[in-house]
Amino acid sequence: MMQEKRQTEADWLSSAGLRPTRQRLALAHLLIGDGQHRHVTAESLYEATRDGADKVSLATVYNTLRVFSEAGLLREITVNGARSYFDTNVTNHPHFFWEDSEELMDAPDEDLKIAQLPEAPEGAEISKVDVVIRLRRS
Amino acid sequence: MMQEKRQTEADWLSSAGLRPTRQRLALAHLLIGDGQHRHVTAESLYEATRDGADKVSLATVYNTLRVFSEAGLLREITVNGARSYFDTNVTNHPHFFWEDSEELMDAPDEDLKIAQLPEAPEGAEISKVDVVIRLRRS
DNA sequence: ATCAGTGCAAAAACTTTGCATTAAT
DNA sequence: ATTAATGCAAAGTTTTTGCACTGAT
Repeated sequence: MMQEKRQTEADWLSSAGLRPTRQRLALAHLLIGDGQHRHVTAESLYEATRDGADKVSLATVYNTLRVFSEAGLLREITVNGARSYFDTNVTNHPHFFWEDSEELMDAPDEDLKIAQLPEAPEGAEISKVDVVIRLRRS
Repeated sequence: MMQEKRQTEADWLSSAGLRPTRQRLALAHLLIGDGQHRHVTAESLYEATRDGADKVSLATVYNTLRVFSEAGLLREITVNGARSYFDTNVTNHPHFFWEDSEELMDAPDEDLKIAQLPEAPEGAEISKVDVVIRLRRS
C-alpha cells in the first residue's frame, strides 16, 4: 500500500535545488507547513517569524521570497503598487483583492471560465495570466 | 448637421468636476490630446512635460494622476510592484505586459472571452477585473 | 576549502505630505 | 474674497544592495 506522505520543507527546497538553511526552512515551514496555500507579503512573513524560535532578518525575508519565486516555488502577485504578495499556489488561478483591507485571497478557480484569450504578439510567449477581481464592500 | 467634435482637454476635466489649471491642461493634453489611448507612469508623463512649454513639477504629476484616477478619468493598472501605470482607457479590458521592458499595452479586447467569472463574496461587489497577460520574448 | 546564504545598515526607487505661494472661481 | 491647486523639499514606504560573517556541501 503506497503511503501518501506530505512534502516536507526540505523536499520543497531541494525540488528547486535550494540549500536547506535554517532560515529557509523556517520560512518554508511558515509557508507550506500545514499544507494550506498562503498569500504573504514580506512584512507579514517577517512578522510571523518573530513569533517563532527561528528569527530571520527582514532583508533575508525579502531576498528569500525573491529566490523562492525565481525558483518557481512561489508566485508573485502584483495587486498593489505599494507591496508585493506571494502565493504558495503557483498555478494560474484568479484572485480576489479586497480594496479596503488590501487582503488577497484565492477566488474559486472552477468559477472562472476563459473561453478565449488574446494570443501573444509575434516574438512573445505568455509567461502567465493574472486575473484579479477587485472587491469593494457593499 | 450635427458636427462631431473631439473632446477637448477642458471638457475632459470639467466632466469630472476638476478645475482647468495650466498644469492639468498640460497633462490632459499629453494624455488625451490626440485621441489615442495611452499608458503612462508618473515618471514617463513627467518626462513628456519636460519637452513642452508647460512645465509641471514631479509632485504635481503624481498628485494629478491620483486625482484624475479618483475622478474616474484614468484607470490605475498595477502590474509591477515598483511603479504605477495609468491608462486613459477606463473600461475593463485586458493588457499585455512585457516583462523585460516593463511596457504595458492594450490587448485586443475582442479576443478575450470570459464565459464565467467568480461572483463576489457576501457583502462585496466587484469594483473591477484586471486581466494582465504577461509576456516573455521568445 | 569553497562558495552560497545571511544580517545589518545604508542606499535606492517610488510616492506622499507639509507648507508657503499662486491661481481659479 | 475664498478656496483649491501647485511647487519644492522633506519624509515615508517598500525593496535592494554592499560587505563582512556564517554555514552548507
